[in-house]
Amino acid sequence: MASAPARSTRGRRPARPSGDDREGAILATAERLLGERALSAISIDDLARGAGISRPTFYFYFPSKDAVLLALLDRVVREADAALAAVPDTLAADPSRYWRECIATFHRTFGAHAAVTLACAEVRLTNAEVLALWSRVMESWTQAVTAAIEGERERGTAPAGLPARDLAIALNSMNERVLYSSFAHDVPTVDERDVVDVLHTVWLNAIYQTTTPGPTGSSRPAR
Amino acid sequence: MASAPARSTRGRRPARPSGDDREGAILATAERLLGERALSAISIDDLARGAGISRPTFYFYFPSKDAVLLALLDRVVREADAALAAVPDTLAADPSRYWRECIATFHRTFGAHAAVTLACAEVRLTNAEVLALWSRVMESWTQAVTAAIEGERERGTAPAGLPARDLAIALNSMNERVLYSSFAHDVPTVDERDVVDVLHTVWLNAIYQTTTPGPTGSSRPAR
DNA sequence: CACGGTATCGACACGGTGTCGACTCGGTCA
DNA sequence: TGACCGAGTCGACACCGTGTCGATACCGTG
Repeated sequence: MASAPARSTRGRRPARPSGDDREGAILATAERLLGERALSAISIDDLARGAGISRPTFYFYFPSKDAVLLALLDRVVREADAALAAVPDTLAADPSRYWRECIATFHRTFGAHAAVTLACAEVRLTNAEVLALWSRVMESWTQAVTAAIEGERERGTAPAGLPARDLAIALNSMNERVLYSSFAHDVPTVDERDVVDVLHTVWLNAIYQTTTPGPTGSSRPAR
Repeated sequence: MASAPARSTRGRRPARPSGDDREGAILATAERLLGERALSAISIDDLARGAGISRPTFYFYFPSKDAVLLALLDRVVREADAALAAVPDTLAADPSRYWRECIATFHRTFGAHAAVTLACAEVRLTNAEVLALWSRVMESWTQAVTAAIEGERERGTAPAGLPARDLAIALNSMNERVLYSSFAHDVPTVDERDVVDVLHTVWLNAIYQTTTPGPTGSSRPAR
């Protein structure tokens, strides 16, 4: 269930040699069609034909439609984790900037795969594997944020208050829902151009009770 | 599409006399079964048999499975609106208490119908009518919160900052997602006993930059 | 060239949805 | 009272998407 193996267990049977491009074609077709309509409106036949194979052959590569989405989500999550790891750790020098970069990174990465993100939200509620993967991801980000908040409190930059973990969960949940609405163009929604600003400001107030925390106070205030 | 008519348009055909109890039986069966499994795992046949009728007869009362959920959601939303209207307006005298009561009211009302709430989240992503109803509801709450925040700012209790509407959307979205996770027992999640406290504290910090706003400062601080 | 695994698909069984036409049954009116 | 009517009911059907099975074609290798 861990994210490490990624190929051997998940999806197709043993397999190895050429059929790899077919697998890629299925994934590409899925991401393309998800840009046009919801996953529930995409049949396995659509995916198969899009990849130039018949429906039974589809099952040679993936056990179900959901498994395709799971593979897609796995890719996006890896990408997000990598992008997040590349954010420079300016938490001590300029905390406002640090949090902003993290939020902007999420926005950028998931926004670049909005169709997959939205489809996962749809499937998560009925598919245990997608739910498990998403839970794992949320848990790891929650732990990172929890540790960062506790660090800021020990450093004296952030005041004591809510248990750091509860705060981290609430803020991460807010981001998830607000970014989702933004991608889906739900109403009501925050304009996509402002969404990072808005989330950033709420995070700062929730963690520091000010929008200009830290030694420098150099961070840009809310809008 | 407004919530007013509620009966004449939505769901069944003209109908009037006795079949009302059948309609009620279908709704009751739906809410009962939703307590056991997801909507996608409930067939129209299940609903029909639960109500003591055959599948074709089901269609005499509701045009689809989703329409049943829509009716259920409509009831819950009315209940929430009524409960919210009954919250005493202590915004001027004790803002902390006011916000807490609003959040607690949501938690109580939707928690009492957690199964319906969760099912709606599932269907909202594929059903335009449920999405529209939910959007309408979120929009009305957003407007109420926006007005309240603007009032607090004019009164001088809350500092200027983010556009009030953006803030209202972010906070409402956070509540939606966090309460959902709590009802669904997702992980990570905030313990159901603490969830109102956590949300309340984030709201206060986001709106006032303090957990003890207002003239009295009498509100209970975070945990 | 035969063998074995990869890759492919036609055909089937299954389950859920939605519709149609026929039937019952209680009330109404000539 | 008996023809009528519309609400309510359901059996049977057509349709569609899923998942499986068995047969086959297509390699690369000994």
